[in-house]
Amino acid sequence: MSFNEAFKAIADPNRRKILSLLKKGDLTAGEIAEHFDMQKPSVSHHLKILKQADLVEDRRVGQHIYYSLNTTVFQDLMSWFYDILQKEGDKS
Amino acid sequence: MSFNEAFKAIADPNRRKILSLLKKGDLTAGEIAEHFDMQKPSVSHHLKILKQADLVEDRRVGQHIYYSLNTTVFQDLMSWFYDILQKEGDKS
DNA sequence: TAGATATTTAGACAAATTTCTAAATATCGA
DNA sequence: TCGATATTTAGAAATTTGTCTAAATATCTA
Repeated sequence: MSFNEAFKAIADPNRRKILSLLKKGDLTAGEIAEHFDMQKPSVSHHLKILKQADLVEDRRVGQHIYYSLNTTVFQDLMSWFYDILQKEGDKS
Repeated sequence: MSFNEAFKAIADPNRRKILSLLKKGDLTAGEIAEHFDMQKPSVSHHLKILKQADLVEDRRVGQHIYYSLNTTVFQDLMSWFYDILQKEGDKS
């Protein structure tokens, strides 16, 4: 069910930026927010959407909540691209 | 400029379906519309968005307008995924 | 040129999205 | 337990998106 959700999640440039930041290592919500001009609740909202799409995971450590990439769904998205690019496929 | 536009374009399931249909061969706007429950102007709207994102090209042949995949931008999108998946990258 | 077919454009409208501020929740440290 | 810090939740407002109907444009054929 999160295939479509994931495509929608990565459609937003702020969320793609979050994913790029996490590529380099896990970050807390606050650290992520420092990279944006938005208010923290807005960043939190984007994190929620990424989480619902299974693109990131979160874990609490004391007062902080750490976010990290969950790469498994990326594989599925990549597969869709592969399928489009290789002619003579048969996925509907 | 069409990198973000392309990500937005593929966020819609109807548009992804159009791209999948075109994978098998070029189709006219009317043939594409036959695969959907939407009215033709709505399909035309989706085609316009795909065209603006450089994901498809169109050419008129008599009364018909044929649509075909333009795979060059797909490569760019794929690159973004690759970049996320391989750790230790340095794209911001 | 007139009528038929194929497609797009224009404009309206409802639903979804993005952002904000204010308030709530969770944890830490004294 | 209280106050400070970190983060999310709630709810409102503005913008964007997806769809529709009606009308316009382009091409073909008789």
